[in-house]
Amino acid sequence: MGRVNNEIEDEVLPSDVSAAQSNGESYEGSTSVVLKKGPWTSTEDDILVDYVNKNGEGNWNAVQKHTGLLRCGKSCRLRWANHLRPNLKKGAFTAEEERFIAELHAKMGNKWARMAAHLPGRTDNEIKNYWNTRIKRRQRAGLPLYPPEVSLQGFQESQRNQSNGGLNGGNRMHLDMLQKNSYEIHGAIFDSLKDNQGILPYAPKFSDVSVCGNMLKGLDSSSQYCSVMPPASPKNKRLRESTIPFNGSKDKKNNGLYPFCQNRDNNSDKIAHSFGMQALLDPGPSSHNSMCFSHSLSNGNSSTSKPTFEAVKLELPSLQYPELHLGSWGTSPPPPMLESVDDFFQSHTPISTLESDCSSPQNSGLLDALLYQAKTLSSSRNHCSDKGSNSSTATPGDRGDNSALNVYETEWEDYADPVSPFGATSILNECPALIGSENSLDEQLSLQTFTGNIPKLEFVDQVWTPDNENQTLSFLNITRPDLLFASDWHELGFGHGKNQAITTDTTTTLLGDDFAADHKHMTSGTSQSSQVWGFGSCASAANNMHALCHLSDLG
DNA sequence: AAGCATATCAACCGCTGTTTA
DNA sequence: GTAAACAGCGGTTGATATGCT
Repeated sequence: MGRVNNEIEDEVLPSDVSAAQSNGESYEGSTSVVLKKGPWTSTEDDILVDYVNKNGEGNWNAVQKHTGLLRCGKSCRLRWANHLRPNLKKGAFTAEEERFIAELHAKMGNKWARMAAHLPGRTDNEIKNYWNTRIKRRQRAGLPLYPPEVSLQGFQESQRNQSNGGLNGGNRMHLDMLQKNSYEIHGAIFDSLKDNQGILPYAPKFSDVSVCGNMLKGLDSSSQYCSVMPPASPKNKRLRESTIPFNGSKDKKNNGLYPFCQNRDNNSDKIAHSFGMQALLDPGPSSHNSMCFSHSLSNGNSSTSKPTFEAVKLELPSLQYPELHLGSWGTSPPPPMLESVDDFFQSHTPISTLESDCSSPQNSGLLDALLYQAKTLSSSRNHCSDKGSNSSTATPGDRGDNSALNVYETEWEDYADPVSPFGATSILNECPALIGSENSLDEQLSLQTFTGNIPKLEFVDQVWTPDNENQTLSFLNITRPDLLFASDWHELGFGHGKNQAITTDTTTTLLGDDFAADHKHMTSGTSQSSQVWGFGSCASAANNMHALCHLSDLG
């Protein structure tokens, strides 16, 4: 945009490089030729176009030699491809193109060049810029990344592919994404959960939390594969002006992003952020002194301990916000913000007894989430009316003591499909009390939608039938259809009972040889890998969570 | 109107895979 | 078989435009 203005300076071969550099242009090159960098001038464009017309594309390094154009071959290629070649379509993407891009991205991931090949006249750079911008926007709004139809389509394809068995081309693409464009999962968690299935009947339920938030390695806000982008930090003006009692610190350093623990590090922030818990958990200054829901990071150990084998990359479903805006692709108002979890926890069962059980510095987010899930499972039954009295909170729980969990478990078994582990039973879904009550008009509308979903907090209590499939799907928020392409979450160890069988063959088929090798490694020595990965305490955390549920039930 | 934050776009950088000598 | 050159890709950066307070 702005650089086009530099076309005023139409010197292709500035006689005095140093003078040109003083004008903001830069040059680089070998000792013999100083190559120009920065915006292209129209004269340079003419030279390049002329050259390509005569000699065709390719051999870009020859451009400089034959024309004297002081541009490196890469720069020439880029300029030609992105701006000069004929049949380039300029201007904003049409709605159809946008939708197509979403579809393509769902299938391909960040394969911009491949995507561009499907969009005549569009360049990979254009698509990339568009997508990244869109990511930011939707992340800020906490909206799903993909339009629901794309998600559903992908989901259906996945189901189809799975029922057909093996990998067809479509699955190959998914696999490609899985391997290259996804969060990395610390594989050891599979062991931790699997090995505890006997004593941790609810492990699968938490797998959405576990997988989404905490076995993730190298997460950051730029991760684009979180199916629902977590709301961005309150740094955003629009969030700032929100009437939500965010108490957000204006300290940019902190950004008010410390969800659980006072002794947190960047990783926990990242985890929480990538987890979709950032806004959810943002406690604000007033709550920083509240109970520290930390079990792991307080030992000050570095969280950067590296695994001894390469992490497995998997496409991960994120923490799923309730789908507020299905069908409002790209135009939805931001979702309601949420009350501090610290506050929420504080108002409920103390959990300090859990802190000592998890010493791993790496799994903070995981355990936080696990514990949180446990808390909310219990709280949603026992305490929902406490905190949520000023919201349209429906109290889900006047059922029998174990009904929720039992049904949950039954649900898991009955609906042993790829969606359930990461679907509608999100943290938020189970915790209506977290919903703020003071919102702008738009937000209130969203909130109504949000709270309107609250009966679906009992999703786990619903019997899965074809009739309610569609309805439930709308809450599943399947925004990365590729995530869902198999029941491998079960097979990888998140299942239990009859579904827990793990076969290397299946793993290999679904995730490739690398993963299978890693998986073998993992399963060959659970305790070792757990220690190596710093997840040794996951099991105990999960057990604690289980126990916590019962404690809460009893209490 | 000023200041700030965000959006947009073009271009660069580093890496990887392929081709060629 | 190996190294260099080349081509391409994806991530990132930086400048400007735009919008909001």
